[in-house]
Amino acid sequence: LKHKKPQESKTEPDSRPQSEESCPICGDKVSGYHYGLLTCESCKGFFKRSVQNNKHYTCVEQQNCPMNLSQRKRCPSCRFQKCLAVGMKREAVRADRMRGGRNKFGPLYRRDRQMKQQKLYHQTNTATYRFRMETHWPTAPHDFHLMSNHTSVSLSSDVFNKTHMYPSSVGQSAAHIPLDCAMNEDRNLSPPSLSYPELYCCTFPGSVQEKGEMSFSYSFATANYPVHPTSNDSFTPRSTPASSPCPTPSSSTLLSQASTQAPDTPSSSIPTNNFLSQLLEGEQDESQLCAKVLASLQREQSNRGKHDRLNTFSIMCKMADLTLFGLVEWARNSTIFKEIKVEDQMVLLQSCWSELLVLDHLCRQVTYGREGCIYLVTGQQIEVLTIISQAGAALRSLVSRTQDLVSKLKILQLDRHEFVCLKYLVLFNPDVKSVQSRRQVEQTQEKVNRALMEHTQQNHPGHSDKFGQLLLRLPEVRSISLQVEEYLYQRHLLGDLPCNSLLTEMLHSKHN
DNA sequence: TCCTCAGGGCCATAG
DNA sequence: CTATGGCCCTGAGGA
Repeated sequence: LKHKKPQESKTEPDSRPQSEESCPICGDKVSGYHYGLLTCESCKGFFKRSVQNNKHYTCVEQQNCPMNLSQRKRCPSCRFQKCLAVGMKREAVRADRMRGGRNKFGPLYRRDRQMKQQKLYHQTNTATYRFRMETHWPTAPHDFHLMSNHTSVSLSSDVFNKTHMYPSSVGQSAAHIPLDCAMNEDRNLSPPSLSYPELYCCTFPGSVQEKGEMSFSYSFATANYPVHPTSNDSFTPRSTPASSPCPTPSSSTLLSQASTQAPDTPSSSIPTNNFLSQLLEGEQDESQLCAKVLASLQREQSNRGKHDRLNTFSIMCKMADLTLFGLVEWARNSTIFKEIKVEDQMVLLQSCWSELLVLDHLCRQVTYGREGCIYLVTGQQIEVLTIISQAGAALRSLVSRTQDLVSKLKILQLDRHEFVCLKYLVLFNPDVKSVQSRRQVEQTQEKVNRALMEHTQQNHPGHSDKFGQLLLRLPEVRSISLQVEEYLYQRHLLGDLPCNSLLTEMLHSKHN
């Protein structure tokens, strides 16, 4: 082996930051940028051989084989598909086989690196989970900043146009929603017919907004949110009568509500098992949420003309927006969340909204999702492969990563209690900048953390490390949520997002 | 001019 | 036998 240096002479200091990251294809250690993004050495070699030798693989399974360090060799077909899905570029493999030099992606790699650095800087300044178990942050979105012209086309196009959507057995009423996928490409959205202005009726005086830090003017006016006539309060958490939303909310009532909210009876005085049931009390009923979203979408579509129908991406945004609204409501009605200052409530929600959305999505997939399908809040399902094959690189990567996480959570058999705890752990993040009652937030997070630990130990004694395994999933949730924000922001810049939505407001609050 | 680092080649090893 | 993956060589472009 003439090229190989003797083992002892190897200088082995490789402490480059990227070596900490994991390969988006198989999770192995990243060795550098290869064919468009950071990957491991083996996936680099695999991709190179596949392209150079013009390989055509066939999957003997369902084309959704698990891809990790130990199983990556099993199915070259799925491996190659995943390489493409996360954004590896065939054109980066040289036809002339010339060695050395730099390729045309040089500037993109540089930009990607800068973005990562910025993210890292931001993350170290707003370090997230106090119980941090990870020593590094997960890979930032790779392909997103590496979009070449041809991929940005797919970004701006309606990737769901040809997606097969069909109602599931769970959400039967979904069949009535005009979600045909050949909807016109309506990028120039008219203001939403959802009566959002009503939701903007009040702001928070003296809030951070006045300092010009954000524009979180979204009122928490549940009662004004347009819902199906028969399910007017379906969005109100069922078992929180004491904390039912104020019908005509004003900033003053909101503030007084918060300030008079049991300051002398902190949640720490509640026994843990009661505490856990208390956390579970505010959970939304999935069928009610489903009905509400369907009703809202149906109304939206019926208000539009034949040629003015929302395209599928816009529908997805609406779904996300309504879900997000529900999550904000969930937090607002939570007894322990009401114990903290309104200003803190706002910054916490602003900081974690996308993580809550991702967690919510994950829970839905674990609970209802079929193998190889994405289960929507409306009860409809979309085949993952259809999306993977038709979406742009950014969305493909997002879907792929999210589905990987879904698989992991399914294996862990995440239950409802654990899911609620994860939501609260994400919500009560004492490391969010400008949180005033840091100690209080920290204590609540610790309490939730303890409740989760005790629950997993009591209910899953056979699975001794379930608690640790669950916490280890949170950095990936965080990472995916950042990627979601980036993706949405890019589409927002393309004019694809409805402007008067909570989603857009939340996006703006961060990007400002 | 030197250094960096991504693409290509080599080859021990696994299956 | 072929595929894999770790290691090294190469050389354009940047400092």
